Formats: sequence, C-alpha cells, structure tokens
Amino acid sequence: MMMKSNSVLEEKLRQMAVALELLGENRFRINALARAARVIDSLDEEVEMLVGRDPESAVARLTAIPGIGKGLAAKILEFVASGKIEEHEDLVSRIPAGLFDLLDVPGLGPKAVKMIWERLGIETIEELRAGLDSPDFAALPRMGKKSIENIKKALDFRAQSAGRIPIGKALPIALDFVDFLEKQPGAQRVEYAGSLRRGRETIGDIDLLVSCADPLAMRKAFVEHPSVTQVLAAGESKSSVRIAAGGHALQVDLRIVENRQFGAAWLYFTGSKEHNVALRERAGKRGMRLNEYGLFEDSAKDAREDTERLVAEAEEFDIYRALGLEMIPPELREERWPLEELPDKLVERSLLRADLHTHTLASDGKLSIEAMARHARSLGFHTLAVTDHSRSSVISNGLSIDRLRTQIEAVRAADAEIDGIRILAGSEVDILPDGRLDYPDEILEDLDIVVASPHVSLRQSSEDATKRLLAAILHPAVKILGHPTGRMISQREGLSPDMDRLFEAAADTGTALEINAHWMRLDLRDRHVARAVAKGCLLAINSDAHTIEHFDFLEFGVLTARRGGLPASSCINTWPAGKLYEWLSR
DNA sequence: GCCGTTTTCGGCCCGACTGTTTTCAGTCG
Repeated sequence: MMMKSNSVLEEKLRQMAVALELLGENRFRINALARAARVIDSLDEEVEMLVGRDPESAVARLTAIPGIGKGLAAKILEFVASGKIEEHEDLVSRIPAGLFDLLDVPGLGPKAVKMIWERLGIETIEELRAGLDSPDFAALPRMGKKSIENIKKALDFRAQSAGRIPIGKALPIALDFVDFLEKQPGAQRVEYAGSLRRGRETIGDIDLLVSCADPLAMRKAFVEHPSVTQVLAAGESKSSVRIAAGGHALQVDLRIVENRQFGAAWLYFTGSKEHNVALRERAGKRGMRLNEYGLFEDSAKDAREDTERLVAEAEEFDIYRALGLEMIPPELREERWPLEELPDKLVERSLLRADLHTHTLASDGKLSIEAMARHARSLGFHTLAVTDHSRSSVISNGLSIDRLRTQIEAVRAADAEIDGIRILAGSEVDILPDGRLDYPDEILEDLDIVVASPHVSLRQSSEDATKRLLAAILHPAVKILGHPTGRMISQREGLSPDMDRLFEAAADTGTALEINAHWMRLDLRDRHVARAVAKGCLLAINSDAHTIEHFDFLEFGVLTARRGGLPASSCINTWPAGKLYEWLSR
C-alpha cells in the first residue's frame, strides 16, 4: 500500500490550481482547488485509508471535510482508484513544467508569468534570466526598469535561499530581531508572529510586529539592520527586507501598529491565512467586520479610523470573545482545527517534569550523567532517563553489553549521589531492520526504561517498516517508541509505516510514542500526534539531549504536540513521579 | 468548486505596497 498518497494528491490539486491560474480560469474555482490542496495536506489520515475503510460511504466522509464538495470528492475517488486525476493530466500537458518554477519567483505572479510565456515564449528560469535584458522584455506592458531589476534580485535570492528553514534556526534569528527592535527608542511592544508563532516545523519568512512612539525611526532602524541585504518595501505601516543570517537568506516582514490595536494586528499577522479567513467569515455572519485594526460593526466605513464602531481590538482574547469563541492558541490556528470543537487542556512546557531520552559521554553525548542530571533538576524535573545508544550504533559509540552493564552501575551511583532528581538507567535501543531489538531480553530487563528507535534502513518499504515498528511496540520491555519514522526535516523522508496500525497497537499495549523535540526531527510530527491522540495513545516529549543546551529544544516538541492537540494528561512527561514509575513497572 | 440562522443561487477576507500609471493592476500575506 502506498502511504504517502496525501502529499501526492495535494501536489496534483495544487498544480491544477496553478495551471488554471495560468490559463486565466475562474478565480474562485482556483481558490477552491488551492484550499482543497491545503486541506488534504493537513489531513491526519491518508485518503486511501479514509476511502478504503468503507467505500459505500466514502463520498459522505469526504464531503464532510471542509472545502471538499461533490466535485472534489469525485476527483479524490478517481485518484485513489487510479493514482491519477484526468483533468490534472490534461492541464499539466498544456502547461510547460518550467512555468511552475517561474511562479515560485517572488514578485512574479500568474499574470506576469502568463504574459512572458505567451508573448516571449519564456518557459524556464534559465530562459527568464537570459531574456531579462532583451528589448522585447522591456517592451512588455508594466515592465519598467525597476520591475526588471526586482526580478533579477529575486532570482539571485532564490538561488541562495534554501526555501523554508527549520524552526530551530528561525527562532534565534527572530529573537535577535525582537531584541534589536526592543532596544530602539520609543519601542513599546515587540513580538514575532506568523508560522513561527504557530510553531510550524519549518518557517518561510519571519513576521515581526511592533508598536512604538516613533514609527518612522523604527522603520529606518529595521531596514538598516546590519543583516539586511535588500529592502523590498518600506511603507508607513509595513516593511519587508531580505536578510542574510546564520548561513541563510530569508525574508523578514515588519508591521508597525498602534499599541491599542496590537491584539488585532497580532491575530491577523499570526494567521494562518485560513484561520483569518474563517474568523472574518464568522465576523461577517455576525454583522461585524474583522481586519488588522480591530473588530468593527459592519456599518463602519473606514474601519481603520472608525473607533466609534469598534467592538474589540486590544488583545486577541477580546476579539475571540466578541466572536463568541474561546481564546484559540496559535498552534491550533490551522485549517485542520475547526473554530469550535477545539482540544482542551493542551500540554505546556511548564508542565513537563521528566525527560526520558538523553545521552551522555558514554555514547555520543557531551556531558557526564551528573552534569545532565543537575541541569535537569534545575529545570524542575523529578526524573531524568539516561538512554545512551545501543551496540549497533557504531557511529554514535553505542554501548556493548559489558559497557551497558558498567553504565547501569554508573547511573545507580549518580542517582545515589544526587538529591532532588531520580536518574533512570535506560537505553535507546536500535530497532534492527527486521524488528528485533539490539540487545537480548535479559539485559533489557535490568533497565528502568527502554526507548526503542529506528536509526538505519530508513528507506525500507512501508510493509517492512510497519512490521518492524509493530514488533518494537509489542515488545514487553519497550516503554517508548523513539522518533518513530526517523525522518530529518528537509533532509530525509524517513520510514512511512501504516501509522494507524502503529497507533492502534500502541494504544493497546500502553507503549508511549515519542515526539522527539530536536528541531531537525520533530518526529512524531503534528498531524501524526493528532491521529495518535484520537486513537487513545500515550505520548512522550523528549529532548534527545546530548548536552544541556539541548533541553531548550523541548519547547519545539511542545509546540508540535500542541499543534496535534495533545492534552497534558496523555503526555507521560507531565505525570507525577509516582504515576510515571508505576507505568514504567507495569 | 464550495457553501448555507438572510441561502440550492450568487456570493466567495481584507488591506498594504510598488511600479507604472494618470486612476490602478499585480502581488503578497
């Protein structure tokens, strides 16, 4: 069975939307297709499973998904049955493949791409670069010197930029900017927004929001920041720049607003786009209008100035309340979560009391058991599990059976020596490609905790991966399935097992599934978390720390967990010590 | 193509900025 059908389907729908855009088709049909693509992408169940479960009622289940109607349900069924969508094949055959790349160039939209394609026959990035200086190009309507210059710069930016960057790299850059802006004279409130605030695993650009006494000076300071390589826009309330930082080229947007409008602006600037649309539609139905300046009575003419008709603006909370909603955390402001029926009592970073997957000098960690434990204690944790690598992980200096026995003794000694935190003797045991574990059962029984993780053979088939991981979940010694798919963000896909079968088995055995908090992993990912929670699984949020700074990564794991709607009660790291030990010894 | 406490037809979120224009189209978020 093909387990990545959603991403394939999403791509096809997206291509259809783009193709129709280039062909100048109906705007709203294009939007509907683009929305459907996003909906499919954020679905937590593969469409094949969704359809296959009960083909009789498949259409009803598909049309129950917001944004999917009869027409798209039929296309999805066609896709599941044949792997293809006829209209997609037809559209793609009419559009040169390179045009999709051209549309990716910042500043080039469908109108411009269509024009240079039809008038000059330009179909690829290379042809665009070569054609930019020709007189024909400058003769196109609305194509002056400045526009051509901007396209050139956009092409250069595209060459340097790696696209979306991992959240772990974006956050420090954003925090540097926040710090910089806070230090400007007259600065009042500075926050980051966008997908960074929503905790997505990768970030396309950094969105910043400022209120201040002197907007002009603030804008000037921003566009003259040392890391800025190009100023894209510098208006009264909105500026955009490109920067080079930490080896990355990326875009940073700054919005300057009145302090009293901060909540409305932060809400708008945090998104997601789909969430904004949903809120604005809701406002409309209730006779109100929502924009980045506030929530207004619909009769307001100029929303920005019409303070008399203002309903709410100051804080996000006020706007949600005025719309008849609870405050929605940024992590849940995504298409996958409807405005009502949101999960409650989400896990929070401050509720974590234990880290159950860490490394020390014994394998590839940088610090001693004692140093790691003292730091964990300073974070308020009652428990730290030391889980160095097993013998097969040669590159990571995995422990032989003898070395593991020595390590267990060392953990016992450290635990006796250090008060205020319990140190568990554990191991991150490799799950071998055939599903066996990397140590014999006898020694596993001597450990307080076993985290079983896949590290090699990450390209095996879905069937083999499913068997492999199921075997680990069903093994009585295994308490946690570590980074279940082994994916590395934008580097390798990792395993693609039948997640539903894993979740059902894990719910049965009470084995916890890990959200590995390292920002290169975040595995399980958000949509898997939602599915696992729905199936009744326990989850763990672990740092996989190799040194004390890595405990900071727990925040990324928490963001991912919250995006998946994980309640604190299902996260074993929040449990009191007694409950956790009882679970470990069951 | 989707959708429905004004609905099964006629709408579809809202605003900022730029560049090339003489009043606005295109792009972006």
